[in-house]
Amino acid sequence: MTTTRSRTGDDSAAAREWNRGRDRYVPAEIEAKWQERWEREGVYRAPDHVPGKENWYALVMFPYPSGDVHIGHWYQYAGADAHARFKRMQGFNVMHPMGFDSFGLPAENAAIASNINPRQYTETNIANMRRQFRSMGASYDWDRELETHSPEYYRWNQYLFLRLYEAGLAYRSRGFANWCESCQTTVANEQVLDGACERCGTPIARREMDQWFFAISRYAEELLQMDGIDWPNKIKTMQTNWIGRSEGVDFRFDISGYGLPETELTTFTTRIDTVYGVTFVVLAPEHPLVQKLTQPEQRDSVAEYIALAARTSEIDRTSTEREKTGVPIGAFATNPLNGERVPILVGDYVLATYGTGAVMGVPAHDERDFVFAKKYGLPIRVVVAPDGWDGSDLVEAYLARGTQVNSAEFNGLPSVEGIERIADKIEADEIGRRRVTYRMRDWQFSRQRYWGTPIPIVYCDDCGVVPVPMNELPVRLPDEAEFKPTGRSPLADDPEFINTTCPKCGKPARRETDTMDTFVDSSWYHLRFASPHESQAPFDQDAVGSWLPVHQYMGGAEHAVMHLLYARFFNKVLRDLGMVKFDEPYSRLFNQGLLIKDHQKISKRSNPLAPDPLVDRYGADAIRCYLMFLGPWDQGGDWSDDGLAGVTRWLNRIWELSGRDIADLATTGDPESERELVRAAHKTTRRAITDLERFKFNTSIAALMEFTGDMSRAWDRGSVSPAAWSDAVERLLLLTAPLAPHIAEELWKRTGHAFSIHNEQLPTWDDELAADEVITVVVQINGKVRERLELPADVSEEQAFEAAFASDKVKAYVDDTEIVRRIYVPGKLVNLVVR
RNA sequence: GCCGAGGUGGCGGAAUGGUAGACGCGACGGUCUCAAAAACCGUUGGGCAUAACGCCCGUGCGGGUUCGACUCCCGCCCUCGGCACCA
Repeated sequence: MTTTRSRTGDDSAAAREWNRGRDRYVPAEIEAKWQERWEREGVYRAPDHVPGKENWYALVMFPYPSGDVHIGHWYQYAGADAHARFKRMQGFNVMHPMGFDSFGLPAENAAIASNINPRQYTETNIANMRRQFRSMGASYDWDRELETHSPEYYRWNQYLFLRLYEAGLAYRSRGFANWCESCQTTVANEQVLDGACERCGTPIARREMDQWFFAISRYAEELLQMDGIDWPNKIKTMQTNWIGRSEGVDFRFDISGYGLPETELTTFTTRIDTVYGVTFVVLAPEHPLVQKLTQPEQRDSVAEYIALAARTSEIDRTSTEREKTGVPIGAFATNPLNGERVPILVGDYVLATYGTGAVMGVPAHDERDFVFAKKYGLPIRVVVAPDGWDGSDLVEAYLARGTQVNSAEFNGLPSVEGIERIADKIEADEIGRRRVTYRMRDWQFSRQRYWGTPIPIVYCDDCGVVPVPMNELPVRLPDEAEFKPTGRSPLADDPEFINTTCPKCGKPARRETDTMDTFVDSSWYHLRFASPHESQAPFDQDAVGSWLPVHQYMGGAEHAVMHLLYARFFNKVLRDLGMVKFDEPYSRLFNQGLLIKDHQKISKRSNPLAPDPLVDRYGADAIRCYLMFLGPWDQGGDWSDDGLAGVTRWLNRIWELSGRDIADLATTGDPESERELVRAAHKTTRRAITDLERFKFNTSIAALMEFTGDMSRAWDRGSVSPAAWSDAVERLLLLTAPLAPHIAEELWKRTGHAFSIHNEQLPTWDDELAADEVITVVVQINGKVRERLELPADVSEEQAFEAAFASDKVKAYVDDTEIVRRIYVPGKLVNLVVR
């Protein structure tokens, strides 16, 4: 079973030397050479259409140009590249693009710290990283490279912003924003971790200011829908939790006695079954009714409480450990269901941004309300009774379902039914409505920094907020600016930038000085890669049609609720604007794990590991293979230099095996040994390909390592034909090519094949040729392995038992017993249950 | 607290109901060498036993299902990741 491959009949001096075993594997001598040739000949260039080939868009999350490609990048990008190469060799027209997510804070911080221009800083870093990516031997189509800081890119951020603005999906609003004192800018909710800045760890403060938002929450319901995409469940769950859908009821209390325009106070609850147990109402400190309802005697204490709450950091305020506090505002609300007047309090455990910012207090059935009521001496009334409740006081809130009590006409109903019946009554009486709320808030995307996309908005005294006309884009970022941590965008100190004329009325006006969150850039970059040089639109419809949605997206899980959610949101908006035809941007997603070193995170400062010296010493192929051999790609790994020896030895073995002179072999092999090698070749092909498809690089490499051992033994037996040997070598090289592209290319040439191995098809396998002729059948007695029998693969059940009973070992166990059961698993085992 | 992933030799890991420890590292022994390195060959979960065949134990812990469990079920413990006053 020999595959036919084109051969050049290369007979160069180098190849002859090597064939005599004098030429050793020196990675440095071959890697750069092939990298240059691949690029010169455009081996990885992906035209939009190739006749007879299906397109495959293999996308790996593009990096921020921090300056160096570190070994963690290698871990991510080598795996992604191996998979893209694998798909290419399966016959797909593969696009594997690379670019740089080049706006962002580090460049600007470098400018502040060392007085370097952010653009220079960024572009120097990009140049270095491009070089390092080349040294990795990745199969990028560099013709499609994009950099988000270039005006050719960010003008389309501005364009898309304007399209969202027109559609009412981008808006400006005043409110409390997450402020990072260290980064001197606001950040989105998704960028706050444990109350601290995701980037620098500084506690986040609340600051009231005008901010720009994208109305992502309008898509909450559709974003929950993830059935159509093949993503890790972990990411889907994280997104579902982040969106946080809950069903409940807006329930209105009567406050008509205060002579206000507002006669009602709306609360939100998911437990309307407990509504007869309300003994107080709590408002968030920011709730507008707080000021209006506070009575004169309470004015001072309420003002003091609110001031204190404002000073409390986000970390403290959201800590579940923290004591629940509040003060009465002196006003009362009437529960329209039972006419009870209950006190209204202000408490900072109620969040202004969730639900209605007002909560009905049911101490008997909510932990927080229980603690709160105990502390302030408020009544606790049970309305959902636990099974067998004797009417005594609760020692803690009862949260589970039960039977309605103290609930007027609903008494005796199971509370699950109570929820529905009470909601029905409330809707019928028009004192409330069922409603779905989401935890996710709108995406706050304006940043008070320089190194980002300027928001194309002009403020005019007469016309107000005026969008910059599309034909005036891009609003360019000025090259020079004063970089100081002032808490305002450096653009605000640049009169040339700020001062403009109103596009509507022509009078002097001021530009918006905030820039966009860099996650805007990455929300649609996958579309730009389809037509990166398009100058009339963000992307070309035809090109997008032929490449998108992304067939395989690869990257880290740290973006689960940021980039991956924003990109889905953008896609749905663009679809609704008629710009794309598909519902989801990324059809399949694979998350690689994190590479660590010595059980610690690899970091430039504390635990560095630079790839360049490793490449010099071991070669890119060895490092790629080692990283992929460490363990399953999705689980991450722990780097240690020791392990490199194994893959290095293996690559040397491939080199040496490929170089053996087939003239040393007899022209015909011994059928038995030959069959052995052919079987190994087909088995290996099957294993390696199946595992590569599923990103199981580690077991794929293990299979190939075993195969080199099989080949070596077959040769030593001296009984394989040149044809079988050459086929084995071809298979070995083709299957190794996605993993170790340089050595595979070099040996492909030296074994007389035409450039390039990376344009070849992977070998196929034949299950019949891969099948064993002799199998090991295990004999178990009462489930314990007692004997192993070598039997023909097509052994029948009857024959298997016969063979088992013929064994002396088995006899010894079976004699003087009664066989109560016989189990036969074809090709695997027999199990005798004896008594 | 809630959600998710995981726990297997000295180490990285393999096996998703059927021979536990593939493959690799390391270690030990050997070949080659004046020597060392490299390379190659062999051994390598623990215990007992041995002239040999073997036998017992073993996949975080405790139960269960099954002829048979690393794998499935129930209850815990631990590690890592995410979310967390969301009414």
